Amino acid sequence: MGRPPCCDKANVKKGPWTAEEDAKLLAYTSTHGTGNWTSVPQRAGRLKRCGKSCRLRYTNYLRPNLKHENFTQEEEELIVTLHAMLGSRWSLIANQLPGRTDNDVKNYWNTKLSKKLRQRGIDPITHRPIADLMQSIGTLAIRPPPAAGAAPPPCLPVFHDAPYFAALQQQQVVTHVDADAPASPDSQHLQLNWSDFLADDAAGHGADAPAPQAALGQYQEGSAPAATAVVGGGRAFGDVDGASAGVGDGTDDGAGAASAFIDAILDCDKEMGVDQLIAEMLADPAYYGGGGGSFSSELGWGC
DNA sequence: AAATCGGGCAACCGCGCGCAG
DNA sequence: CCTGCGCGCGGTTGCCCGATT
Repeated sequence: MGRPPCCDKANVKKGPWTAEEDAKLLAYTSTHGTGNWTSVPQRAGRLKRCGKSCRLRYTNYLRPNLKHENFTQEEEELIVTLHAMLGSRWSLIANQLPGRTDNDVKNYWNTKLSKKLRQRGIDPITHRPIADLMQSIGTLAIRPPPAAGAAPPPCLPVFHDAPYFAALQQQQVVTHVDADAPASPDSQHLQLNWSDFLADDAAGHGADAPAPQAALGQYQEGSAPAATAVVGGGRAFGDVDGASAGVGDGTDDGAGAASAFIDAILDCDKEMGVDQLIAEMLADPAYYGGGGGSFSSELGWGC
């Protein structure tokens, strides 16, 4: 029944790779390619490594055309922008950064960019000013308790609560941070409204931020199921609790908007490829600033 | 000069999905 | 149809090294 085990787990080496192991793996992949990783350890000179470990080592370190130098200012901006759009989908973000791996991007975000955002008073998970976030949570906290005999509150009352999404719609998502600006939530960051991702609002907001609605709205209209209770609905906000339950009963506009946003992204993956979509969005100067470096000059990123 | 601390990064872990057997 | 592996992915851990005391 099924396939045989991929490797003898009791006889595989763990820990840092040696130069000799790297050389064996590189020699093999350069002549045979990277298909069927389970057979690579044996074929590449009896490496005592699991095929999975070989794949990781190759994709994160040995693969040709990888960049090993520091991230550039443009790359930083792109990561922040894409994280605001996609959340922690590192592989998709890395696809937009030639020569960078998802592990590179993830590490850079966790060690540098998230801290930089926090220092500027911006929540790196929601990309919203922290002050606004606290205000929203505070507003929700003073809601009256449920009536006696009423159903117990949902397990995730804050980030998956319909009023929270409704409040969130009124808030703004910060996709860029000015490295030297004072840490003020009112600073002049480029911002997106969650309502920008509502299909119903697409026409009305076209002049403000045309690219995201134009790209995502078509999927909502054409294929995204309406207001489904998507597991990972919180992903749009960075998967806050990691236990992503549904976003409610699906009847709330705010929850539906968040779900539709995620659905739109997933449908993009399936129907046209997310790379193409992101490329279109980023190519629009009104959204990302194109290659003109407008954000760098206007916002003083990293200056 | 030695000890401690903290940041950065490579690698591992565990999960979900698709598919081979 | 069922089982379990291959693969890809995101989250987490642990080690190394430079900075600080």
